[in-house]
Amino acid sequence: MNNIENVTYEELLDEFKRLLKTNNLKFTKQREAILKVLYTNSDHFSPESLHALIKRNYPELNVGIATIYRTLNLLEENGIVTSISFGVQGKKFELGNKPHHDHMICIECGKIIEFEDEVIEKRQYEIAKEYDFKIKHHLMQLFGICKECQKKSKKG
Amino acid sequence: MNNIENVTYEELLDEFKRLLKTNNLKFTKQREAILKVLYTNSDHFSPESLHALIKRNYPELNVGIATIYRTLNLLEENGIVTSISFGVQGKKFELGNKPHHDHMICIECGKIIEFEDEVIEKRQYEIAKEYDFKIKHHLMQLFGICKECQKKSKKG
DNA sequence: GTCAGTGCAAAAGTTTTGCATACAG
DNA sequence: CTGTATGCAAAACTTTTGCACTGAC
Repeated sequence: MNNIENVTYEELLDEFKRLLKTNNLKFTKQREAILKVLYTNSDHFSPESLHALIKRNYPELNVGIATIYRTLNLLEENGIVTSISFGVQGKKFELGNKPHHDHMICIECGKIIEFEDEVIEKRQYEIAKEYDFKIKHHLMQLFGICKECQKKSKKG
Repeated sequence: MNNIENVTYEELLDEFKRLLKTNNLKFTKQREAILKVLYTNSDHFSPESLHALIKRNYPELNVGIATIYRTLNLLEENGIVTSISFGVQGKKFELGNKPHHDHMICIECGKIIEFEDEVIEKRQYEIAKEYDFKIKHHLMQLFGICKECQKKSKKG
């Protein structure tokens, strides 16, 4: 797996700068702010919520929503963030600095639980092989009710 | 599994009518046309493409895009169709009258291959159990290159 | 100094809503 | 008849684009 797992912020930043240099792109305060927020809040962001958080943390930069979209697309194209569509919640982005993982999504409280499982990963490759299909990446989401919400509905 | 698998159109129609009656809703030509097209074209539709097909097959009904959206939402809420977000291709709907299955999506030609696998299904329940998470449904998509596109790129 | 990046506002694309009319029950 | 459904157009959202200006290199 050639993903950038468990990197420090400095390593991530270096990788980003390298990427920018390679493509003759520029390292700007806005791009740095976006990367930093993505790194420090290891979370799943909609462009909207990321924009709000950036405006709160870096009001002096006055970052526009267009820059958020442009930067997220840039980061996604280069594999630094990944995007997933969480049903009704719409498209969300997260930093790709974790080992590959999948998600359980609570349909009551919206909580997202990450997990990984080798049995499934392996089986996916076996299935793909049967179809002569060459897997590049995959997406698995389990929708249901989380532990806490199950308790709640028992009590309520 | 309580899904409506391998039903005939008549059975599906009956279920739909029952659902409408239960909720004091009306059985209209537009709704019937949408159900019929979804049934006969066992495919993955965007609201847009479904609308186009309906206009072609039932020009006299002159169905509006709003009706497509309203009906798809109605059908989805009641579990008759399911929607999946296929990355860049956006949200798509398909009839839920098949046994549960997952998708391989070719990132070159966009082809969608359906498959099902008991090993994975079973393992999903085991994982969920570890987290005390109660699965309601799930989504698995493998992105990659299909057989035909692999051949093409070898030749080209 | 040059050229990519930015904010802004407009545009494009997608989904929902309000309303007068049509029509199923 | 009554009240839901519909088509249409407008509105609401989401995402992209054009442009003049800014700022990284």
